[in-house]
Amino acid sequence: MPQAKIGAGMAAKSRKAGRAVTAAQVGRLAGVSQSAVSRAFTPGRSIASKTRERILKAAEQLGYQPNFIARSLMTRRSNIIGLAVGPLDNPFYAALVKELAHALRASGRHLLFFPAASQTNPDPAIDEVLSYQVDALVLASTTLSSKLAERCDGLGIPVLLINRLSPFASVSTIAGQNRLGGETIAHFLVAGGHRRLAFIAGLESTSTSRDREAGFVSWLQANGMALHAREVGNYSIDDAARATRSLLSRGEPPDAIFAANDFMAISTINVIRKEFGLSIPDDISVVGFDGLEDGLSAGYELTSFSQPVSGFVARVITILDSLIAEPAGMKAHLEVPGELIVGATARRPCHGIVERNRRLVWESVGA
Amino acid sequence: MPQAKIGAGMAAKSRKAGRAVTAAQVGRLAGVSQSAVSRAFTPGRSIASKTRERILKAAEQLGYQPNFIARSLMTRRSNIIGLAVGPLDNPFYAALVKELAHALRASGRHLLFFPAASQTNPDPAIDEVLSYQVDALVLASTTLSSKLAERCDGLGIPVLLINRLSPFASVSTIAGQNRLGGETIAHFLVAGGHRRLAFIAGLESTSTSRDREAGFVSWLQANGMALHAREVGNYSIDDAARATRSLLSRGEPPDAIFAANDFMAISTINVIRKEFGLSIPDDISVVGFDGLEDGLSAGYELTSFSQPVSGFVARVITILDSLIAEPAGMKAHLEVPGELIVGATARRPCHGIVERNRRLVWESVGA
DNA sequence: CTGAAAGCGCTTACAG
DNA sequence: CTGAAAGCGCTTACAG
Repeated sequence: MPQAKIGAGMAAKSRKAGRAVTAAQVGRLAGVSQSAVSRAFTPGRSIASKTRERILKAAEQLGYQPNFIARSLMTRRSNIIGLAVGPLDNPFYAALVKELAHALRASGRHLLFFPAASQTNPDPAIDEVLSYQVDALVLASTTLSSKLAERCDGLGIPVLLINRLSPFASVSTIAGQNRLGGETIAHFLVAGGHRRLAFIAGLESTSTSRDREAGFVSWLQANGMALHAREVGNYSIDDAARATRSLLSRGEPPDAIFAANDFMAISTINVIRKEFGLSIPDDISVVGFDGLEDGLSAGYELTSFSQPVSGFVARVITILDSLIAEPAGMKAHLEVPGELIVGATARRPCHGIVERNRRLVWESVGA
Repeated sequence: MPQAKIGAGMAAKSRKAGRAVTAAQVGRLAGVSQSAVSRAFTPGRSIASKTRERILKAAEQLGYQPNFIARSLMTRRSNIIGLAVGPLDNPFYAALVKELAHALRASGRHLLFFPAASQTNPDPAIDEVLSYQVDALVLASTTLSSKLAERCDGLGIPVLLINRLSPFASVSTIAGQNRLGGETIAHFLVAGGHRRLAFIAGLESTSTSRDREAGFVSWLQANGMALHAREVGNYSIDDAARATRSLLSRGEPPDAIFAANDFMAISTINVIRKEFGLSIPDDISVVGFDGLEDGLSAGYELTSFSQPVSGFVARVITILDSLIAEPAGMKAHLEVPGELIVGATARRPCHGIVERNRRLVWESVGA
């Protein structure tokens, strides 16, 4: 029987403020060693169930909670995932962060935020990332410097790029169907009777914008058409607005605009309606990319090629589980399938529109 | 002179993958003790500048980065701030997270994300929060259970509530001018000629919604008027849409709606325009609360009482600095001043509109 | 099944 | 200014 019954009740109150209860204290109260306490809190360790019960009771009494920080020093596993995400004002990334944090709970992991190092450099600061012993680093909409890639690789920290390609072999990637999406949108618009198709690019340096454009343009070319006009919106509200003004001020304005993401598409729509007084989709069609389901953008009923956030999250978890288990394992390059969500901002083709999961989607038939 | 010149160049490559360089290794290379290395990386510690230079060079060579996790075990300071934020789809909170993360960089602190414990319980899980040794806990749009409040207080972990009041004395709070905002909006709408004022509440359990409503209603009463109608939108897009439909389907619909935040106001506007075909502000006015400056909501040009995110962030930093320095210090209850931003969604009064910081704001004169 | 001891990578009095 | 030693709160072989 434990001889340390003395002061059990008052222990919780009498302990110094600012100092958490330790495993040793719990052990003393339960009459066991610190090791036993550790075992009681580690699933799958051999411990007599009676002992464990006693320990758990003592822990409960003292308000003990294992110190993860101390634990990680021995286990070399912090259960912390570093996350660098730039444009949190873009609902796609906001949703990604939220859902990812939820999904990670199942495996007891948490997200540590690394903001951009500076205005000009969207990457997180290297030293900061390395100083916290993150189990993995997820970069969403951020480029990866060779230095950071190399050092993470050297330390066995898995790096996961979302919506970015990487020249580094040591990095896993997850992306939507950027090229296919671009192609599908071109096909959809032409099938809907449009002939003067324009593109508003995102950041020129990003593979997302480049791939979406490549798909869009190559489909047109393969079908004997050419891109009617092109502007750059830098994935920004203001730049997209400027790009739109420029497109509509041309001698021959486009009859359809593909904006490289929903965030810009909404800005484009606002300008078209308010500054030019045109009607969508009667006068001009607008298609975006992301397929945001709810939130503020829902009111726009955008026609858009989707990148389901849940698909990204599921793949992040998959990769994390496998890479953390086997850091030297194969790097994965996964694709998240999307589809063309038929909203109210683009004229529709006569054929190919079906309902799926309560949304209208377009099934292109043949090239 | 250091005798450990051997293998300096290859050290970075030959070290085991998955194992970071330690202070001891750096010390060996620089020919000093581990303590000296520690001092070299701690600003303000006494160390000969030559020694420090040598150490820094060795560290650079090996790619050494102090392990913050290990450090925190001794310093009892993790430089990690726990953050629980519910509705990241609400741009106000998304902006808050982003700007807060940036502001914390200056003091070398980082945000660790704690998602809601479950669908029904918006609070973060207590054990998770306590297991990471966070220096402080910021709760944005999340209630605080008495258990969590009590334990954080016992452990000397400062708790900071954003946009929530708390019955617990041990907690600091930061909030916008909810009551004043409600009053100002009522005054503004009446001055603009409206007579049938309706309110769409947020979550009934929140002090933000209650205070905004209290201000709104009390101003009306003080001026011999009464609230025309009231619905609940629960700070949700869908519920706000339902609330709007209900308001507009009344025998005598309102001529102005105050939605308890911008997020709902936008949903309200969408329903009014699209489902009822009414014109804003000619047929009906809509006012929100938050004063979101950019992002997706910018296109709506909402009339709204502002809660500047920068004001919240600055106060979080202030409180954190003082509380972390002196955990037992006074709890603060700060208010972030806002103003009525005059947008395009509500008919304007003839008087009192001035330009400030490139935005039109309304200066109410007298009650 | 259980405990004593060593160790994770750091910081911090304490001597020198 | 510098180093040896103890310690932060845990986990993990190693004996028993």
